[in-house]
Amino acid sequence: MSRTTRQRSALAELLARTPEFRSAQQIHAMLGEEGEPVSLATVYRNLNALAENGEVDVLATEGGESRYRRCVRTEHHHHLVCRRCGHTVEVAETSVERWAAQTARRHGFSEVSHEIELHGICDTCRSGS
Amino acid sequence: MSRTTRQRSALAELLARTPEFRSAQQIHAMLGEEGEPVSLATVYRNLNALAENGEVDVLATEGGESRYRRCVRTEHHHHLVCRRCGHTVEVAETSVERWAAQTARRHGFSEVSHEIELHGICDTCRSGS
DNA sequence: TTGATTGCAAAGTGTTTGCAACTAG
DNA sequence: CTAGTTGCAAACACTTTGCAATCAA
Repeated sequence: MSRTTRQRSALAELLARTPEFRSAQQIHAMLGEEGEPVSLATVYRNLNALAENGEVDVLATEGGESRYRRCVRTEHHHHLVCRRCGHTVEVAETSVERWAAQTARRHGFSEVSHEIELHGICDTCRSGS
Repeated sequence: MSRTTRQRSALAELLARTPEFRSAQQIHAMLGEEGEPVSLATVYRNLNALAENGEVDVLATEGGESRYRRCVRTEHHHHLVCRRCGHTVEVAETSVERWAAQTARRHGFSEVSHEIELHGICDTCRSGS
């Protein structure tokens, strides 16, 4: 019921080494550049399947676009992104996780997940320009 | 530079008495049913203007659809959203703000802003199904 | 062989935009 | 009067789907 195709392997391989969220379109482009062309429709079909299976996380963006990332079950972390150059630092914090869980419980919510993104201007950009 | 039109008043009035997030399409339909027809384009244009002005909150949903609601709190706050029904609670927390600022500084970032969204299943939905 | 999977192009979303007509101030 | 607004329809961006060709098992 589930076959191993070139397209699927290429997608899985790309996701495996991409820690950040990427849109389906970005993934489609990246695969093409790497000489592993996969049609956009197939990218969508497989990402949706993976998402349903809980193997990738999906994030809705303001632009009405979905972004996908392999599910990192082990260590949860967040991103600190430079507005200007895109430089990204991964930060892990347990106090926030605890706050999120508590807040949710206090309001009667269960199965809580949270997305946090910090944006700023990094050191280099501030001195540089 | 900003005029008071029938359409704008109708929209403002509707938002004023609607506490939950609604999509632009829903708002468009509601206005029509109330005998205050406003074109979809105008609904979008005005909602975007209000959002830019900080008078309504915008929320991106999984379906790639934006939902709007009049801004209740004036202070900075975050959202706790039910994945299933969209029921939303606004939460304010200072500890997180502090954490964000500290973390950013520690990594040499300045002018930091942060976006946080909590997602879960609300009480009603859990008991319901 | 044969049913799952793919690519293509067409169709579907939700949202934005160009433009002529309209209207509040 | 006249610049801000509106409605319409066309344009957009992202995503899904029908279908015939392809390919893993």
